[in-house]
Amino acid sequence: MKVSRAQAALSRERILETAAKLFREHGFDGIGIADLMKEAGLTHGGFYGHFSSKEELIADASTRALKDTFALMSKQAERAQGDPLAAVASRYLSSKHRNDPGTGCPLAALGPEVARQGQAVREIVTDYVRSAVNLLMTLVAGKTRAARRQKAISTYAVLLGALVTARAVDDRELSREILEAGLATVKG
Amino acid sequence: MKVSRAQAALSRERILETAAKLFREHGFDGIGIADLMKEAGLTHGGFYGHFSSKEELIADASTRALKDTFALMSKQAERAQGDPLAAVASRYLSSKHRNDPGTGCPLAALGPEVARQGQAVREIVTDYVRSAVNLLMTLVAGKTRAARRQKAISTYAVLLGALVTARAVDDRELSREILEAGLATVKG
DNA sequence: ATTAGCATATGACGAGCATCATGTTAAAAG
DNA sequence: CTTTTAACATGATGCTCGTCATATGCTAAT
Repeated sequence: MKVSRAQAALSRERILETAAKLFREHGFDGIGIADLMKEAGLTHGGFYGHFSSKEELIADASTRALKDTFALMSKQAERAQGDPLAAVASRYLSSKHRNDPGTGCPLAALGPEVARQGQAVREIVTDYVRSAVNLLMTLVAGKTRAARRQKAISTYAVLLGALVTARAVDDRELSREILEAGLATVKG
Repeated sequence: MKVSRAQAALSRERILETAAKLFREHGFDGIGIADLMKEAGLTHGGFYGHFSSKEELIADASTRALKDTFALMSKQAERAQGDPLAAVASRYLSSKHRNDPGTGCPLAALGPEVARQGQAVREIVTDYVRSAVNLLMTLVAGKTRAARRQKAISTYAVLLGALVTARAVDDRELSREILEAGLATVKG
């Protein structure tokens, strides 16, 4: 059955959002088109009316997830009262973020898998990393531009590394300690 | 055909080493039993004489990879002339390590995927993280034990985060810059 | 009101997956 | 020397995967 143009656009949107969530939760290889479409409320056959391949979906869903994450970080920095870096970092290293990879930072959920993807996805991620570093440059202290840039990069690395480790570890207390240590270091 | 006990033990060893490499290169889901066994010089059917399931292989291969990585880090710290922390970090954040995930840090190659694995794998990884933190505690500066522990954790986070990001990014220059910034932060 | 177009559903395709049953053969045990 | 055992090969199992051909029936344009 055909649906209205508006409905079709909504379907595409729902597929994208579902994919952005499920890829982060299960990995690119961990979720199939059929399950994904079912979760979006459609049947698997309809997928190829919206995307030409899974690879294309991966690229589009990654773009979506990365943009959302960056927008959220920007908003948190803007609206922060007090230290904006501390505000961003304490959200990033919160137990909420750790427990909910599906709506969180795509690099923390998919980083190593991105490195195995095609050029399209990696370029999108590269742009995101650049943006994130530029954002962090406006938040960190440092006399020279070069000093701030280096600090921005290492700040991002601490955030990412601490979150990935906190998620991998099986011990609640150790996980909490990792998040806390990362946060303390960033706040410096 | 049957082979000698020694040969069989060698076969198991070869399967383990091949798996430890291929999992890090392609992810747990990215490589199948058949391809793995072919790479190890055997046929897929023989696999279940050595391991009861792929999950068991994942656990054993992860143990192997983590132990090897930790042993290498320890040795580098011991044999370093000058600052042992700098020695370990510059190996970890080298372009060689970045370009060769198959023999490098398992957490950097598989971190988010570990978080989705069963208890067995996650416990093994937890032990490794503890060991790595303990090792780094002996290398970092800090007055109190607590201060050194926090520094050890955040140092590990910087190393991991920088390596993951450097691998994900599609731009040689940016990738190099990320490794360098991480290294400068750890040394500094 | 009629028709053309297209967003979906249904179902099938071949490929690849983990797993297992069976056969073969040589090492180990007696 | 005979028998047992077990490592590996071969091939098949049932399942899931990405992809696509076709059918359906509503929407949008005429």
